[in-house]
Amino acid sequence: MSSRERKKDKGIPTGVVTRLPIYLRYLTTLRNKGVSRVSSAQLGEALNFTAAQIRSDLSYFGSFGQQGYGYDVNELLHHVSRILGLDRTYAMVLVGAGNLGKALASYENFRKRGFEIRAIFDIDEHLVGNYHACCIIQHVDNLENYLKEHPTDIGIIATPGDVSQSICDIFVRCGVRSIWNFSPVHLHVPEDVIIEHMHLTDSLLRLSFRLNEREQRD
Amino acid sequence: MSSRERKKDKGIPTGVVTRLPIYLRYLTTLRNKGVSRVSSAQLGEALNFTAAQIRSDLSYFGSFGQQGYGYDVNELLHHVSRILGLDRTYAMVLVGAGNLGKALASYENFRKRGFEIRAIFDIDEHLVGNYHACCIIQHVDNLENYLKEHPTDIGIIATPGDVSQSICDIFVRCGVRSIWNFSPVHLHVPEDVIIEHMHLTDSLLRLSFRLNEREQRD
DNA sequence: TAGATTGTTAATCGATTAACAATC
DNA sequence: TAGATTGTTAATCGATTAACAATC
Repeated sequence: MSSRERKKDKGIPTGVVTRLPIYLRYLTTLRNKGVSRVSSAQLGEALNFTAAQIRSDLSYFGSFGQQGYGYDVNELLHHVSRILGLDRTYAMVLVGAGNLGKALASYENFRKRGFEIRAIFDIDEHLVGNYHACCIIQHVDNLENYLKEHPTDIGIIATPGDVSQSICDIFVRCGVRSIWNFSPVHLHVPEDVIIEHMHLTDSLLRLSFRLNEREQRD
Repeated sequence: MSSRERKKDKGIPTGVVTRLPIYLRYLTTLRNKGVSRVSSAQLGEALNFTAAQIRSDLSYFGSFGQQGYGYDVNELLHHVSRILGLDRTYAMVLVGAGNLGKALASYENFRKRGFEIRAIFDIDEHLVGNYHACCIIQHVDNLENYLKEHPTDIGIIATPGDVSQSICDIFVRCGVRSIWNFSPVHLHVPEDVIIEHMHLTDSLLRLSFRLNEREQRD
């Protein structure tokens, strides 16, 4: 059993998973600039990580570099893309067609990467029936029936907080294995369901904490 | 020098800052339910942390509990609010009035907490002059002049990635000490400027990573 | 070949947890 | 008082970094 396999068995640490998309983004800009080669030292310099950390992160997944040379940008980009699951498409369903939901539905970058919003639901009769981005907005009462007929990878919740848990429960009951939550609520899901929270307020509070922390020190 | 002071000198660890807003949210729901008392064990149970971690986190800021009793919900809520900087208001300026920018501007919860969007800027002539939420959308050419006259705590960037660094530079040059970035770009700021990234794509990629990781194991 | 840089091991650092004296 | 639970210390765990043999 290799050291990589042993590492992998314990699951990939959160820190590593957090950094992978950062590597992906920077490698993409390098490729777009026409840079073909990069070392862990250069990556670290640009992203404010140590070179050792970058090599250690990548070593969870394989050996993508070459001694004395570094990494081929295109090749590493390809590997990181694959590791992040960008070699397939994802069926997504959005619930909540308010400002935020609409923003998400119209964001072209998701679709380009293979994340396809296939249906949008809302409870507001004024919105139901309207086209937005890809699809006609349906009444949320149809959500359960829709999910039974259309296998869905990711459920997006962009509703007010008071209904988000009940929407989440519908997703889980209908076999959706991952939830992307934008509502300002801590949602409860079974252990085998993956959940990613985009808590805008939490982010803003971290900002205001650091702002005041600094001012107190000055 | 107390142990708390020694801890504080090194700056509050990221993990602690990440958990404070989570405590705040849960304490708020407890208060709204009329619960007046809570122990670290109960908090941990509800939020999936150990009781020791919660006590340790809080101890960075003071002693808010009572042996044999636990914490008074209202009192602790008050302390955590203050720690996070919710006892003052913040002047914010938003650049980018696309779907996402509009969503942010219309989100009432920010204003309620004291985070006030005072001005909105965009480059699109069709948007300039329109009212949205609080204010008339101004042309981004006026941003620098506006900032010179109106002290601003937080700059919000909800522009496409190709212009976000230049907007960020304007904010920094005009003395804005913290940036809330929604553009899909890693922005560079001086060391004394605080930046919080809301990278939607990164979050989605973490989700798809975990989704595939699990499927490979099954 | 000589220089550069990888992947990995061992050392270090920091964060989490268990344990417990203090005390309400 | 007896029971409960804090704040903190010491022990553990895990993540980061420094160092280096391997090798392109």
